[in-house]
Amino acid sequence: MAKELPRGDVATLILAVLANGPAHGYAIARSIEEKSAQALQLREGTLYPALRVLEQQACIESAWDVQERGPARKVYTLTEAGRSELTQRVAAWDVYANAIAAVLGKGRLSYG
Amino acid sequence: MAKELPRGDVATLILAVLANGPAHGYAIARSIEEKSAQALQLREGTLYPALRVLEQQACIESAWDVQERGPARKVYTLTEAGRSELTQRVAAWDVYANAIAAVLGKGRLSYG
DNA sequence: TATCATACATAGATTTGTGATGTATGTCAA
DNA sequence: TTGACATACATCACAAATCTATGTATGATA
Repeated sequence: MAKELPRGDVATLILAVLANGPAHGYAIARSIEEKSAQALQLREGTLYPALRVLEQQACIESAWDVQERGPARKVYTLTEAGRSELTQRVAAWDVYANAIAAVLGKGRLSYG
Repeated sequence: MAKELPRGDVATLILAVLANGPAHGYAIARSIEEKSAQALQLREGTLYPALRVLEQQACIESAWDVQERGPARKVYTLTEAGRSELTQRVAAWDVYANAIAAVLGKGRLSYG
């Protein structure tokens, strides 16, 4: 029974991308846009604060990747805590999406 | 291509309930909770302002139902504009839900 | 040399839902 | 008869999350 209607899907998306391996911020944003066929756009003003919060929560860790050419990148890696957080968030999303679908009169969702 | 990550699903849910026929505010909230198996809860602080906005947008119309016993109810009816707004919102939700599912690595959603 | 992509970061504004509070009536149990 | 709970409306202060705009800086391409 959700006390609050879910917001904060951005963190879930970031964690999901990092589940496939470490990535730097800009690449995470590009990956989300690509995988969603441009349906979702992650702006800088959303991305970087969200990464900071996730790192404070120890869901992700960062390390600078200084390249010989081009700007330095901050590479994020999913922690064990982040992996279990992702599991919970995906489950919560499923509940939410099914609940919306039920009210919209679409019956249950199934993944196929 | 969404410029903004969707918020405001509450209005979609309200319109969806009213698509089944007129209802007063309190009944709308109960209906959403029931249909979602208590996964979604619509608080007064969310419900009544949302109804006011939808009425200002001419998506719904209201009329007082004064009963012989019990408090008066404001009964809302979906307008034609509201019906087409609902269609658009449901389509937007589908796009959004599929996009999230794609990033979460679940492939496409299908209703069954 | 201008524009665009890469790459990080922050501040202020806006949107939207919550929690708390208020008014009222009707029912049911202790 | 009194307290709790459901019905039924409404509003305000607050918090959370995202957006827009702005800033720095490098490299590639036209």
